[in-house]
Amino acid sequence: MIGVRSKIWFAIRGSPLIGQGRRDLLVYIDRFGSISAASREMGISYRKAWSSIQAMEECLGKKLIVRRRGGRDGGTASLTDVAKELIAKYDRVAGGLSELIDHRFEEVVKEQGKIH
Amino acid sequence: MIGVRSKIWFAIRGSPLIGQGRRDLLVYIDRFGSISAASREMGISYRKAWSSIQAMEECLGKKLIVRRRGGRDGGTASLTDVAKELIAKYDRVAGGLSELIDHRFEEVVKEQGKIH
DNA sequence: ATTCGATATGCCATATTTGCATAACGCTCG
DNA sequence: CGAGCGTTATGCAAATATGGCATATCGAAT
Repeated sequence: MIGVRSKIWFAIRGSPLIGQGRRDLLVYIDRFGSISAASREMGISYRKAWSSIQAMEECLGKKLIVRRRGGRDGGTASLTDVAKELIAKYDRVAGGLSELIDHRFEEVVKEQGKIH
Repeated sequence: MIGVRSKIWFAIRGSPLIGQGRRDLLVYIDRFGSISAASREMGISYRKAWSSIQAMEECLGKKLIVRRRGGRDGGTASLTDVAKELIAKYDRVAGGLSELIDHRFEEVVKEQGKIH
């Protein structure tokens, strides 16, 4: 019934730079080649995806996405090297933490007590 | 410049039960003997403290605080055994995680790259 | 009965998030 | 060279979450 959840994110001067959701968005953009395809696949609105990218780039002060408007497909988007580095570093810090926390939680919650 | 932050909390059916802030609130209530004294010491409004307690008790379906209105001091508040158990379990799951994450972050961020 | 400081709660202002609608863009193809 | 297409880009309003102010309520001590 009771469970544990966690979040981990990078921040600059207190403002959030990237967490799991934004990290996933970048990966989806890399995979599907456009912001709109990525948002469709993730089940979020294009508006939300675009706002997230805007916030990340403004926070970091560097371009994360190369945008191209026009063309037969209407446009495309791809990741800069900075974005790829950011994903890699986030993954190395956050990787496996959720499993570690779940494991700790199971150890604690299986004990006797009034909470189950 | 860039830093890492994290949160960990218990949840029931998706709704948050307790995180660091609410855990601290319970500890302060235990220490100072009233909700209002606890909120003063924490620098939050009584309204916010009360709402947090309300949300926790409704989420868990058990009383966490014993409230007493009236008396020379106007009233008092103390923790139930359930609340004490909840604090202890939260601390054992969350304890030291922030340091672990900080350590991982330092390892990753000291490397070469475009992000500093 | 009065007093006191705490608990309890309604109400509203503000901030944040979310979704809708639409403009702007530019490559491609006829 | 103009029309068409699907994307990027953005204003705006609705919905939701957050937080503070004001005030009612309570009950033991005196």
